[in-house]
Formats: sequence, structure tokens, C-alpha cells
Amino acid sequence: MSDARPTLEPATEKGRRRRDLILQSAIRLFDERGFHATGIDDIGEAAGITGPGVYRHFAGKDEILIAIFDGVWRELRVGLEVASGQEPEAAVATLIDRHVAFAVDHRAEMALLQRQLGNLPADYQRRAQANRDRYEGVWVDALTHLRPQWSDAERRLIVRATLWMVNSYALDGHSPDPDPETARRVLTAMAGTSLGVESRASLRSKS
Amino acid sequence: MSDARPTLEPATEKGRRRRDLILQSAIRLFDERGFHATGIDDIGEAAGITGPGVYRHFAGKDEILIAIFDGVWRELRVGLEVASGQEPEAAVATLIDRHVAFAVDHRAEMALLQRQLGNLPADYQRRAQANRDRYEGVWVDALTHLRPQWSDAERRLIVRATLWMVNSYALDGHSPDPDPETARRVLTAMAGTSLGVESRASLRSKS
DNA sequence: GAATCTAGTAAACTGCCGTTCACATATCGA
DNA sequence: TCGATATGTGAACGGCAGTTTACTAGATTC
Repeated sequence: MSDARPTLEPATEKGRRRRDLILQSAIRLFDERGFHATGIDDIGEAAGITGPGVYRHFAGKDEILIAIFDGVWRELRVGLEVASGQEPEAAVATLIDRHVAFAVDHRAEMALLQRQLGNLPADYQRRAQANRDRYEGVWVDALTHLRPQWSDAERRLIVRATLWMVNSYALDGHSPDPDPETARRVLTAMAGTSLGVESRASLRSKS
Repeated sequence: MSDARPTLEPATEKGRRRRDLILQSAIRLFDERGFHATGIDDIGEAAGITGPGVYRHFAGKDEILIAIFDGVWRELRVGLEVASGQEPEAAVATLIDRHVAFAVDHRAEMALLQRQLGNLPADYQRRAQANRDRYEGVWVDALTHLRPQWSDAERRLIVRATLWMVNSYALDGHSPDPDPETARRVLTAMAGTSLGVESRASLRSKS
């Protein structure tokens, strides 16, 4: 028997490389043209194969976007772990630094996460929402120790507003591209101010 | 002869009402389910007619979204005009107040503008980009007088970040809904801080 | 009060696009 | 060397959803 459903876990080195190529191509194309405007054939072609070949690596178009999102969450979780051992003020500074760095260094992925989530089936959207709640929760908790005078709803609102603010760099077009270093510096300072952490704080903690 | 293309400008009062119904239904549905997940039949049904009936009022699905966007821009432009006669500091305060008010009072429309623009044809996206540049330009200009020490690229970056921050209220789900008044107050203060306008300033100017 | 225009319907059309199928090639362990 | 598995191709399929068409009922006008 030869045609029991294919594994979809890359078995060989070649398979791993192709899978990565597909993911990188999809990130670029989804970001440039949007999820629906990008065809499977486009993704395949950008990855050096034909459209149907993509199905050797992903069960469907949705799965590609899901894999991208999972990668983003995996990366963002690292920031949470680094911050988890620190005092509230240093923790917030770390969270900001990490998030800003990721948003600046991985524009397209961050933009996709904010814009294209609505294109996935509802059950995955719930999973993603749980990820987000957990991520924001850590920010809110750290802030709770720092600004107990704010209400819970206010802290949540402020954290969300701050995250969107930072993500703006990823979301906005690329017109008069501010160089990444400037963006990193300005956004870090703005986020610190928003959360009431003195910019001094966000400037010192280097990982 | 009876079938020269229909006008598409509402001719009767009934037509005007139906057109508005379609627009309001589409705003809600596009926001809840996304542009592609919402069918013409869904929109028609929500507006009390069948799918094809929508084509008596709009030339196509795209045109509905475009009409929504044009409405948003029309409304936002009013804020620009109000601010245009004022001194830089008051102008910025007015821009903030107006934008916050619109984002809080018209969550769905603002969310659509940020999220669903990518679903429209490229030539309309250019038109929308021009609208946005003009809108942001007024903010940047007012800020130029206020904070000449910042570079042009920095000002642009900061304005965009601030706008995304305010729009966060419209973009984020509705989970622990902070009441609109709190949101308005907090976001206005945060925006003022981001732009270096003392919150005192943003608190006084009431239209 | 016939002619005309508007608003609406049901049914059919159509093109796109994700997906599946049948088949080829190559890689590789035993 | 040989079977098994992984990877890839071209062609076809199938369904959804936006749109068009032909037709009807109501309103409006002269």
C-alpha cells in the first residue's frame, strides 16, 4: 500500500527546507497581497514548486497561516519567560524591549497576526485569542504591581493600546521608511511612557 | 426601453432608506465575520431583501465597502476642518478629541478601515492611502510647530503609532468591555502624552 | 389610465481557486 | 538490486459566491 495519508511532518532534510521556503514565501505574499488574494499556486511558485506540491507539506492553505501564527506565538512566549523571573519594573521593560524588537525585525509576521486572523476558522481563532489573553495577561500582571491605582479594566485597555501602538510599525505601509533603529528607539520610549515606566528603565535592561 | 443601466443614485425615499439599511447591515456583518466571509445574500437578508436586490443600490460588493470607507473619511475630515483654524496646541487637542470620539462611537467602521482595506482593488487602495496621508499630514504639521526638535520621520512615526493606539479600542474584541467613557478618557490622555501635549490641554477643548 | 421607472425576486450562469487524483522520479535502507 | 517512501507534476474536479437575466408588482407622471 502506498497512499495512506502522507505524514506532513517533514521526514527528510529536503522536506524541511522546502517547508521553510513555503512558509517564508507565504509570509511575504500574504503580507503583500492579503490571504485571499494569494493563491496556492502563487505560494508554490515562490517556493520553487507547483501549487499542488504544497500539499505535500501542509494540509491546506489555512494550515500555512496557522503555522505562521504558531511560530509568532512561540517567539513571543520566549519574551514572557525571560521576563517571568524579574521584578515588575524590569519585567515590563523586558516585555517592551522584546516585543518592540520582534515587531521591528518581523514586520510581516506581526502584521499578519493582527490583520489576517479573521480569515481562519472560528475554532482556531479561539485558540489564538487564548494565546493573546495569556500574553496580555503577563503584561497586565506586571503592571498591576507597578500601578495599583489603576483599575483592572484600565490596565487591560492601556496594555492593548500600547501593543497596538508598537505594532503600528509592522502594520503601516513602508512609505518614508524610518530606519529600524529610530523606530526601535522611539517605539520603546513611547511604550515605556504609556505604561508609566520611565524611559530610563526601558533603556537599561538589555536582555 | 427600460433596461439602460439602473441609476444607482437612490431616486426615491424608499431607495435611500434601503441603501442606508444595506450599509448599516454590511458594517455590522463585515466587522463580525470579515469581508470575504460575508455574502451578498447575507447582507441582503440583513437589510430585508434578497441578495440580488442589493445590486439595485450598489454596483458590487466592493462598492459597499468603498461607500463605508468614504463615509468614514467624510466624517474624519470634519475634524480636520475644525482644527484648521486653531493654534497648534489646541489643534492637536481637537484632533485627538475628535478622533477618539469617532473611534469609540463608531468602533466597527474604524475597525473595518484598518483591517479590510486590503480586500479592495489596488487603485482604490491608492485613493485611500492618499486620504490617510492627508489626514496624518495635518497631525504632523500641527506637531511640527509644537515639537520642532523631532525629525520629520520621527513625527510621522509617532503620529501613526498614536493613531493605532487610539484605534486599538475599535480593533480589539469586546471581551471585558471597558465602558466607553473610561475608554474615551484613557485614550485621550494616552494620545496627549504620546504627542507631548499635556493632558490638561486635551481635557479642556470640548469641541 | 396607459406608459414608465423603481425596487425586488427566483433562477441560472460563470469563473475562480482550493483541493484531489493518477502518475512520474528520486532517494534510500536492507 | 529492489521495494518502499518522499517529493513533485499536470490535469481535472467541485463548490462557493458574486453577478446577470428575465420577469413582476408598485409607484409616479403626464
